[in-house]
Amino acid sequence: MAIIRNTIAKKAVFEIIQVNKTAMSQTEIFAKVNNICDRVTVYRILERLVKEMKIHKIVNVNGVINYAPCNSCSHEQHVHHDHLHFSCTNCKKLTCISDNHIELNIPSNYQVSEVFLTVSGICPECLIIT
Amino acid sequence: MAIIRNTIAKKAVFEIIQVNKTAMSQTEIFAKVNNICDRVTVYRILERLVKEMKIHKIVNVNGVINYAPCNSCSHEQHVHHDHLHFSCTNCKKLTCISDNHIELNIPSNYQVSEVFLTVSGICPECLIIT
DNA sequence: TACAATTATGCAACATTGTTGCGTTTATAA
DNA sequence: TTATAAACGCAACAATGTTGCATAATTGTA
Ligand SMILES: [Zn+2]
Ligand SMILES: [Zn+2]
Ligand SMILES: [Zn+2]
Ligand SMILES: [Zn+2]
Repeated sequence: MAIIRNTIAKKAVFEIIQVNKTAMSQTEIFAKVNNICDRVTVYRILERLVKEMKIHKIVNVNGVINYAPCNSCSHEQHVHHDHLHFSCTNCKKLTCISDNHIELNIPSNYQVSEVFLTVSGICPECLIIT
Repeated sequence: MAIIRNTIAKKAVFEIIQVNKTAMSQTEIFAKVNNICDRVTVYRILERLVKEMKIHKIVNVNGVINYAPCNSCSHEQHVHHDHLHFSCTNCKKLTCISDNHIELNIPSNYQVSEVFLTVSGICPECLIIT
């Protein structure tokens, strides 16, 4: 069942996430939708897009949940978005680093479903400036 | 300067974190201190213990910050607590997996300071039950 | 096109987590 | 014992995320 509707607000939210270079929080996304819909609606749209695996959640190092498109996510083997994220302590930008192979030798008695890997530090752009 | 005081509340909080097998949130820790101090005091004690590198923060996959003792953290090279964490979707326990070497080949134009690595799934204990 | 079914939304209210200011208390060193 | 800075309690606030319910909008079908 569960017919998926492509509403104006949903298209707008997805477009914003697609276009943006870095991951965004609900607050940032809501600020960009120009009051096309309610704050709560944005939350619910984000939930749906995650469920549809069009975007993925990234918990930033401060605990705020961010969203990025699933362009480079591997959704095989029930292990989702197993790529690296970089959180810059200077510009606060959170970036997906997709071209990066991660080798995790997790003990075999653990059943892995998702990998959350975020590295903090200074991003290349901020390194040039300083 | 900055004299470190070992108050009753601080000792209690550290003891709780030390004894517990898994990482705990401020809410869980506060529930265990038996009203020995205020909720805000727990937050401030946790901040201090992190600064003193006796405990480390782990942001759980839901965004809630958890705390665990720094028994197995490597504090060399300014790269802190570079070990794996496991977040069980069933029992909700967050565990430090210290006996695990992580190999990350992060692009050299990024200046890394901290590594946050959490894997979600089913922990060994919950796998046995089901 | 009209209608029915159900998905999606707005609004208000609430919950949780974490923070700040400020006056008071307490631990520690001299 | 006393001075001093660290630690605390309390109240208020801020940010983020959630829930219930009535209403609106979308989509398939007659
Ligand atoms: Zn930066
Ligand atoms: Zn990503
Ligand atoms: Zn478990
Ligand atoms: Zn740990």
